[in-house]
Amino acid sequence: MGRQPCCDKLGVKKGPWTAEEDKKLVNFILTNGQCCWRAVPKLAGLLRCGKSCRLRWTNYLRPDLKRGLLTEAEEQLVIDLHARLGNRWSKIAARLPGRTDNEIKNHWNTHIKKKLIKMGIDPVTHEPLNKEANGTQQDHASTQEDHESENHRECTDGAHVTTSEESTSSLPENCSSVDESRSVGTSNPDQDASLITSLLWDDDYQTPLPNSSWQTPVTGDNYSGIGGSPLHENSAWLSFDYQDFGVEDFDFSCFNGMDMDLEMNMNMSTSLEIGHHNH
DNA sequence: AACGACCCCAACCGCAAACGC
DNA sequence: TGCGTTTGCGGTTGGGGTCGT
Repeated sequence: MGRQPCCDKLGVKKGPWTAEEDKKLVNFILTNGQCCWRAVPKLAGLLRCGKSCRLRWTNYLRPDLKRGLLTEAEEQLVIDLHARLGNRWSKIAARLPGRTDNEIKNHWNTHIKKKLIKMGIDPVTHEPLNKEANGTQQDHASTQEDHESENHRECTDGAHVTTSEESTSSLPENCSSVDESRSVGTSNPDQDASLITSLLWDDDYQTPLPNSSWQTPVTGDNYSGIGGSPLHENSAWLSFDYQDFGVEDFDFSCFNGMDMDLEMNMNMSTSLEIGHHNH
């Protein structure tokens, strides 16, 4: 028998989300939490399929999302993880708090891939594109690609060793949390870097997934551990929704520790519609 | 100013795994 | 255990924006 479509094609809206749809979805999830996605559109009054709602929420509306380009350190982490995991974007994203698999996948395809090719590295295998060309290309990279090659030293086993600059000043949040939770940190930057790299592959250590925090009401502690204070930097847009909906429309009680952040955002009252600037 | 080429990213599609009965 | 349903994942696409001519 044929596969059932994820949603009835008739009467289901597709394409870019409107501000109104976003409001409905955010309002619904903040009030009810994430439940059966298939039922969400009906309950939230949306003419979308559940799949579309889930995607919109996880990739765009989740308040804990970071925005903007990946930092150098994040980019390098993605490269490292990709070398180990391949195109398992969700696994990679799980180790970059506040980033989505879609975002990382897009960034990989539009930026990192090209960068690696320019550096003479095969983005699929992470091996030199070819031995001969590699020598000249790497020279080329070192002069042409700013100082990227200096910041992206590769180990013989393919694992990356960050420079001391990276490891001290621009490590992704999950790395710093590793340092804190495991008391990792030496006076030797290279040692730090290799420790971090090894910890990344310690299955016992799992970066708390932003998404998991949203499955259930979160605590302030939870959020303090996710990329610093994501709401401050990246979710100011929620304030516009909040204002537009009216205070009574939202039930923020589930956020507990996030109240402060939200309050601050509300006070900003700048009607930021960052989420729709692109539309 | 107009046009085309290119870039970027949000969103869609289809498949497979996970889940529940 | 088998089957239907739901969810998650990765590849791909379409359209808006930007840049170069």
